[in-house]
Amino acid sequence: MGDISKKDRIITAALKLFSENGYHKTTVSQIANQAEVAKGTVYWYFDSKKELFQAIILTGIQRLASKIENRIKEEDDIIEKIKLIVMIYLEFFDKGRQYFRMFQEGMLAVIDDNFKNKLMDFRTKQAEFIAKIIEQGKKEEKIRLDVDSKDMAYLLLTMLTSFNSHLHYDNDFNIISKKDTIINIFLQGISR
Amino acid sequence: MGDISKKDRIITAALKLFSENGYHKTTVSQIANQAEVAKGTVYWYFDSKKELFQAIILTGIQRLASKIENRIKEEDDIIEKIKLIVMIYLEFFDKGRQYFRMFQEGMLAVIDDNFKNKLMDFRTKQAEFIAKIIEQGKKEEKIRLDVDSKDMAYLLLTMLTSFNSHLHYDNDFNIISKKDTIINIFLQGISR
Amino acid sequence: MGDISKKDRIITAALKLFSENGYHKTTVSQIANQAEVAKGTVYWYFDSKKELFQAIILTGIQRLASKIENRIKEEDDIIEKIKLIVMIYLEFFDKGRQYFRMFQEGMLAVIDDNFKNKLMDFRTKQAEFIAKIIEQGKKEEKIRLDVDSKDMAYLLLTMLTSFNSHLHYDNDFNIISKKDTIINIFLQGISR
Amino acid sequence: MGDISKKDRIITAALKLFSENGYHKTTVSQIANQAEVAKGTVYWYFDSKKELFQAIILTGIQRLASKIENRIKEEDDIIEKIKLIVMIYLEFFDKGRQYFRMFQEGMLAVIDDNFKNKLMDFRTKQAEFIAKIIEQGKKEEKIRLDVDSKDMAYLLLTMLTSFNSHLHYDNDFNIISKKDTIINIFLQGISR
DNA sequence: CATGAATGAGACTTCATTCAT
DNA sequence: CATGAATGAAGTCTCATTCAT
Repeated sequence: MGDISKKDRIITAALKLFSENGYHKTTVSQIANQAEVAKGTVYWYFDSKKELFQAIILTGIQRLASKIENRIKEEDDIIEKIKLIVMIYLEFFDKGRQYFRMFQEGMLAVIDDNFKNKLMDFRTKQAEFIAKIIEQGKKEEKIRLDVDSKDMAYLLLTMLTSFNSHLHYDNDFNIISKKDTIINIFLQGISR
Repeated sequence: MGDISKKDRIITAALKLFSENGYHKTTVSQIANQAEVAKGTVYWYFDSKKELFQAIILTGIQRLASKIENRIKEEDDIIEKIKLIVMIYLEFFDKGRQYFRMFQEGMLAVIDDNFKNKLMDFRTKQAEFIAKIIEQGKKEEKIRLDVDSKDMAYLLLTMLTSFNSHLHYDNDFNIISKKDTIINIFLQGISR
Repeated sequence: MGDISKKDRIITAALKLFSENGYHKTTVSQIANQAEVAKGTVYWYFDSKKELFQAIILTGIQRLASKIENRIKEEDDIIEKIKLIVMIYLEFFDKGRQYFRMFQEGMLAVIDDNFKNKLMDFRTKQAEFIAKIIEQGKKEEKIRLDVDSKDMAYLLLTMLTSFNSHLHYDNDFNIISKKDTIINIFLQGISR
Repeated sequence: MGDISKKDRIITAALKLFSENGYHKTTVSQIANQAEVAKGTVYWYFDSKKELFQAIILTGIQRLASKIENRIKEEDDIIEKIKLIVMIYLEFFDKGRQYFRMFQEGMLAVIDDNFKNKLMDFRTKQAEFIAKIIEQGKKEEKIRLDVDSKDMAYLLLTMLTSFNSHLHYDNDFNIISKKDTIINIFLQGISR
């Protein structure tokens, strides 16, 4: 049938509810309701609430990663590449505000070694990806040489992933509207 | 007696447990146990688990604020003042790693309008405090004039408060050891 | 299976315990125990202890109502109809002594607008039902005309529903054994 | 001092709160607050919440009894005496609506053999008191002889004490406004 | 695959009562 | 007499998870 699979309906429902109300305030019943499946069905596709949550996080992160890699190819200039990364992250956070809100709240409840490793893997790959770009920038003499590329990459990544933190509590601080200031300051900071 | 008051014992115990295990995994029974008081005693001093949590957050924030204001007075040079702010924040996060871990996880469960307002008040005051310093830096021609002081202040504040976010999940990324890089990049970014 | 449904077992258990020990002294655990179901099962069928109580009251009231309406049809004589109503009520109270004991004790804890309305509806319908009979009695010149039918109906209803009040505290006063006296006095009072 | 004694303040506060919110919803803390004494003070004057409640009930009942006995003396005519009793009861209930609401709700929580006996004593005395009046009415040939005086007395008493039951749940049924109907029906019923 | 009734451990909270001061 | 901090038993309710159908 042209029906959306029940598994997909569950994921969509869970994403909506987790991000609106957080991991702890969301119950499996609510998810099942919203997805219009029986509670047991949720457990057919996912071993536990925790695993469902982890799956959603991982999916989101992978989407972000591939979006960045695809769009970055189309740009040649190193500085523009960095601008692009910053923008994609910021946009992603802005659109996925709720998405990352849930990330922070649920993490502690959900984390285990296996999941931690997956996150670290992703992070490491992202950092290496950015570090290569910065390295290239150094070769092109557009970025100053006195800072370690990997350090810079991690710093940028940390800044970006963490910027989102306060979006939730601080509605007045609109990151997107300030994105030029952010890019401006960061770039001036790393440029020769 | 030289005894520590029971209220203090409760706060200490709660801080320890909340920060080690998060808001949701910590039970009021555990707190009472750890503090060596009866469960009811917790409720004599705090109306609810939520209120206890809020009280701890607020106390921590206020301590940070007064530490900054006191130490900043002793420094004259504008650039050094900014460096100091960055350092105090980073040190605070590093020492209070657990402290802020609990902050993020518990927030969603605990937030209400009253509490939100208190947090906003704190943030606004901090931003104004930093903005004044930057303004002074502009007068002294040490900081570029083309960016709004308040924007810059908020940006710095957001960067700082949010940097802490990933400390928890990313044990390899030691912020303190990178603090010079951070300060360096930020300052080059905002200097003329 | 010939099994009684768990919901019914819960209701039966609750009725027994509420009426024996009152609303407040009865715990949900006791009810679950008595019904031989898990505590959670009680909450699967009823949202709260309060709602379970309300359901039981309402069920009882409805049974009384339909019993009266069915039996009254079989009787033609107006005076006999009234006698019958009085008797059914008194019998109901006597058999359901405990039933109404619980009614009084739990009421204050359980009452809310919605529930109040349901009770009022029932009462209004009963009064109208009785008023019609009295009205008919007037036409047949068996009942005196100088008292309002509805007033009389309400008075009878109030007398009847409230007679039960003191059964609990006054074991010596056996209503059933006095029912002829009661009917006698009431009827002679309202007869021409 | 011209001060009202603390004991009296406690009783007044308890009466107010018990009758407004019922026995179970009233806490000892609330009573202490309302009376402006410390919680411990309540326990200096009363061994328990239960005993405080019993004391209040007993006081109220005694007041009703003496009011009736005093006023009845002033009336000579037997029929008028009975009317008076009915009226005093109904008025008492009407004024003390809340008072008796609390009576019903708290009773089950508070009853013990000792207390039960005290209530029975009161009831017996009241019944005997009324029975004597009826007996006198028989002698004066104003009341029919075919019903036992004590039965009649108990019936009247039960009717009266129980009429109050539904005042609480049925605000539309104003007993006082119907008191003539009640007296009328009762009296005509028992008169020759 | 799918359902949803059933489970039960455990969480938060209340509050009558006590007792050292 | 009076206080109020402290106690802890007990109660209501939630919800992730299971399993017979």
